Amino acid sequence: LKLGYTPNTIARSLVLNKTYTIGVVIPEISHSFFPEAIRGIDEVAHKAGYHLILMHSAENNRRERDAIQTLEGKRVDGILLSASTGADDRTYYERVVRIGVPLVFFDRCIRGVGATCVSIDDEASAVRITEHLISHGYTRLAHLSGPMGVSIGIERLSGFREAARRNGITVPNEAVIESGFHEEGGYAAMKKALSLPPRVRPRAVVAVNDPAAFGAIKAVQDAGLRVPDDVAVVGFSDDIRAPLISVPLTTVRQPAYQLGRLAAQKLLKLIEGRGRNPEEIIVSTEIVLRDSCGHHPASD
Amino acid sequence: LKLGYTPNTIARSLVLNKTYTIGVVIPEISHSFFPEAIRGIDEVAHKAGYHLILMHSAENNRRERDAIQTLEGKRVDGILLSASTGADDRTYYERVVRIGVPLVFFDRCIRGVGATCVSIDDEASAVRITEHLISHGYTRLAHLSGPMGVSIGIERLSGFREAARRNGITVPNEAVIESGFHEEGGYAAMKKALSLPPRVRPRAVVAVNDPAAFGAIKAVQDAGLRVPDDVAVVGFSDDIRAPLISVPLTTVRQPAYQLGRLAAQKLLKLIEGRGRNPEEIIVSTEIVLRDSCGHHPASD
DNA sequence: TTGTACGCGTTATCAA
DNA sequence: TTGATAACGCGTACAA
Repeated sequence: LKLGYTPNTIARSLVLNKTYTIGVVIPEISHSFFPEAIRGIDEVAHKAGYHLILMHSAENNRRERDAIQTLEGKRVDGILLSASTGADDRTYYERVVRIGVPLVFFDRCIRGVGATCVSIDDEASAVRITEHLISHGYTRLAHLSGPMGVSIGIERLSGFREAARRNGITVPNEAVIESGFHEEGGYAAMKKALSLPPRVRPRAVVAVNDPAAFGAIKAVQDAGLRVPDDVAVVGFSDDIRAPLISVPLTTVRQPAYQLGRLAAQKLLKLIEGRGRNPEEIIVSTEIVLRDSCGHHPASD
Repeated sequence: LKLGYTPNTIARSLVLNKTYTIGVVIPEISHSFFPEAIRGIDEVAHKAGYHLILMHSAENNRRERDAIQTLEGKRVDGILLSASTGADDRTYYERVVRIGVPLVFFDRCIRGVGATCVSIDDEASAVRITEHLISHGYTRLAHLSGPMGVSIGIERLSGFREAARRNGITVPNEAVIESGFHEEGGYAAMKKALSLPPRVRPRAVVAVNDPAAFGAIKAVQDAGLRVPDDVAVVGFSDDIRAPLISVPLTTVRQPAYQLGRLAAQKLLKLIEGRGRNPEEIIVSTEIVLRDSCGHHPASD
């Protein structure tokens, strides 16, 4: 079969009812987390002879639904999905698992639809980084939160609250501000936080992710204040830019590549029939201490 | 057709001989250029009803060849490809165009195989940024080059040489050092440059891309020298990190998103039969002046 | 071993 | 208009 002729995989797929293709749906492509995750996914998929079809939902619910539809039509062997914001309607996720197409969420999960979820322990990580702030004497805390329709939005907020509760700190409602996942949202949310009355104006802020934290830092600086002296800021992801910005960012390192690998491995297991049941796969994180939280690693 | 049943696209593709799928082959996924380019590609592909299958060649020639083979087998309607390093064997590119599968290169092109190429004007851009250095009085120049098997490697070197020639500057052979496209390579190459005898030791360095420039800056600093006071460094890409590193990097901005859009638009034209002939599509660049070249934008 | 007919799920064609 | 049927290119099962 060396001759100038390439066998038609799609005819093959039709008869075998197998495409050796997995669909990957992501809400974002430029945030460095996702390229890294894709690299991990591709790594294990490629070794197992599978290929990736990439769908970019662009944080758009409708596009996400269409993407799933398209992937079903293309008869992918399985789907890897990181949920876009505002996923109010879960029926189409449920339909995917009902139809029997293996589905695993990564990073941004939808619970209760019977699919596996591969993520960090968002709540526990949020507790840890918040307690780190508290242990450094901060008591006026705020959270720049993600959308409440997405697992990481809910769970990071919940961890933040839990840490406060455990340490007897009350968090006023105005101190939880939805910022979304981007720099602009972080900037706007921080501005709002800074305009709070002095009694509740935060001295330390936990942002839902690094881009939001970048925006928050900028807002602090634009207000003529300093990070961390006036306001401490921490994030989530360990974005590629986190160590490089004017005030290097303390953050929770999220092992994107590893997350991608694990998600793909679990999906392949499902596809190949071993391990039928959904799981919760948690990968551990570490806090990366830099300057933005008022703790100087060098002084340790 | 609202009922619980998804039409089988692949059977459809088989009879129509059309998949509404385009293959995207990239050598790298983490370098911020490619995610941005993919975003541009997806933007126009999505609007036209096409989907992306993503192949990561990981700078590996064999994987790139396999990727093309796979895409042919999957009967994609067209291929978008950015060549991996060391593409010594062009026969498989030629076969793609001979078979009649629309092929367009983006960023890293292979010339002379009859395919369209969408890229920046690498040579002219290299001339401009090199002349910028020269106009600031630098005469001992070096180039950290990309691999010579890849268009951007060849052309950026060629532009560097041309700028020197035009200005009556001789570039010794030892001052052109292959660094490859990564930070580590840039670091090693710069170390080599610094160990050159004083007469030829460079005062200004043009790196083939930003990651290589990052490595070079680190090497300069690790040698106890300063950028730009002792050695000026410039890059190519305007990587997301370029403005953030310790010495903000002067670089050639490469409009990745726009490049992706144009490549996808041309490919769709080829697929849909309008515009049969290969083209050279050049998108213009601009030099982004920052601190690493000894020119302080604020002082303009 | 080598070969031939059928089926996979769709669209297209042609007859009714 | 509607409905039956061939064809897309490959696996497979069965026959020779």
